[in-house]
Formats: sequence, structure tokens, C-alpha cells
Amino acid sequence: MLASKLVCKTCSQASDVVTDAESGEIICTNCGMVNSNDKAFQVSTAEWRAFDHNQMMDRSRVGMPMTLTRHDKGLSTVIGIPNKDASGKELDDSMRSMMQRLRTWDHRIQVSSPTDRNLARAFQRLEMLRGKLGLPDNVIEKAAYVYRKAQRLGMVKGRTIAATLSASIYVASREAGVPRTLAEIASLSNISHKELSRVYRLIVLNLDLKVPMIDPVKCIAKIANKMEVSEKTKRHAISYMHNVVATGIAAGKDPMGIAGAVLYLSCIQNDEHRTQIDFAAASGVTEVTLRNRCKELHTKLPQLN
DNA sequence: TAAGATAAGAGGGACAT
DNA sequence: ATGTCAGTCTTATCTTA
Repeated sequence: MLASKLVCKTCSQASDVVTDAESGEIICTNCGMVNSNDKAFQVSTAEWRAFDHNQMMDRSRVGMPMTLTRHDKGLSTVIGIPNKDASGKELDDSMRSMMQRLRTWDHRIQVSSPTDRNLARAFQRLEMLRGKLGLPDNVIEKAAYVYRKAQRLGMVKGRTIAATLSASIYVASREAGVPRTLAEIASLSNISHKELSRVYRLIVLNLDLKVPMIDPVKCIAKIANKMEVSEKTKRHAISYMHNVVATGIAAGKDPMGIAGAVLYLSCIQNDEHRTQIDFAAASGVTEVTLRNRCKELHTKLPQLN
């Protein structure tokens, strides 16, 4: 357990907040509020205030910020390589060999349990995928959190780390409202779409998550950026999409398919000629699906076409 | 060459057994 | 737990303009 001073948003007290070292859950010691993310708390700013350089140096808290994306949450210390003592003098032979033994154990203790080894490997992979997928830090942290929980529930057993991790990333990006499709994540992490979606459903089920619907308006923005359509068309498409969502046509359909169709029709209306093939590729659906969505929009919302 | 149509097949959710 | 069914999406192929 790690303790720090935070302001709980539930009881508004600057109380001691305890972080569960296992799950990363945050507990307010004043009102007992348990939260799975730190949005319910804000860092108490009072003790950070500094009015001159000396105070600032005095009050700065050194060290890396805590992160869930390392198996030890980035809190461990490591015995360094140079064989020198604190004053910079070379160590004698017996001390030198002792430090070597300590280094060995230092390393063994840090990544010792099977759980830690698993997490270490998973987060190594997470770091690799972060760049490929272009995901912001909050999504990565969230993914690490979801993975820890899944791991604790024994869900990685019998499955690959890669699949569970990728599913965690998908969950995290959905929750953060960053549109990434299952297919995108699957192909970048070299897992089959099928396996990924299976693990994803399992995680949602076992962790009892309520993953929000992907915002179709965000999908519009994503496709529009890829296709480099004009600002005017984009705005047209977004207002169009609001109408579509209001009628409930979008329910049960792939939001990327809908977004692609809406954007395609908006382009036609604004005399921007693009092919269905291009839109299908940018949306990650087939032309047929795109056409079907277009047809539905034509029949169900004729006043907007 | 782009768009439209059709058919077969896969995978998953809802529901009953 | 297992099977069935309706609905969705994909792939492949052919036709139309």
C-alpha cells in the first residue's frame, strides 16, 4: 500500500489516500471511497506552492512519477553498475564481488514472481504497441490497469499475453473515447481478429465493465483526417451524423461503417468527388457495407439527402 | 473504371431446450 | 451446456453505366 495526500472529490477532504499496490485502486481513508481510476481524486496543490527558487527546490518531490505500466509501478531502485563508493573511490575486491552478488539478487527480487515476470513481459509489449497505435499516455495507463486486473483474475492462463494485452488496450481506448478498431489493434499486434474479440468479450464479462459506445462523431473526424476532406464537408457530416444517431439507425451497426457512409454522402453533397473504395478503406469496412449503409440512410432519412 | 447487385459463408447475440 | 434463428458483415463474382 502506498499513501499520499490527495483531495477526494466525494468527501472534499484533503485526506490520506491509499493506493492498492496490487490493483492500482485508490481508496480515500476519510470516506472509504474506492475508485478504479484517479479521476475521483485531485492532487492537493497547497504543499506544492513555492514563491522563490529555494522553496521550489525544497518542495519538489524528486523521482519518476508513479506509473502502472511497469510491473513494479516504476517505484523500485536499482543498484548501479559503477564499482565506486559514495565518495567516488574504487571499491576493493571483496566489496566489489559483494556488490555483484547484491546486484544479482536485486534483479532477481525485482522480477521474481511469475506474476511480475508476466507483467514485465506484457508491459514491454505495451510499450512497443504504444508507438505503433499512436495512443496517448492515459490510454496506455488504463490498458496497464485493465491488464493487471485481468491477470489477477487468472485470465491470462491458457491464453497468450499478446491477446490479453491487446484486448486491454482495446478496452482502454474505448473507455477513453479514442476510436481504434478491433481490426487495427489485431493486425498491429499480430493476433487474429477472432482471438482478440474473444478475449475482449471475456474481459468485459469478467471485469464487469461497461464499455461505452464508440462515438460515431469521433469516427467521422478520424476518417475525415485520413481522407483529407474539406472542413466544410466535415462539419456537414458531423451535423448529419447527429441526426442519424437521433433516429437510432446506428444501433447495432459498425460505427465506422456508418461514419464512412455519412462522410461519403456529405462529400457528394459538397461536390467533393471521392470513390467508395477510398472511403471503405479509410473506414476499415468493405465497399459493400459502405453501400448498404448509404442505402439505409437514403431510405430512412430521405429528407437529408 | 466506379458503382451496384447478388450469393455464400462466418461469427456472435438472444432465446429456448 | 447446447442448438437454433435472425441479423450483420465480409468475400467473391458478375453486371451496369
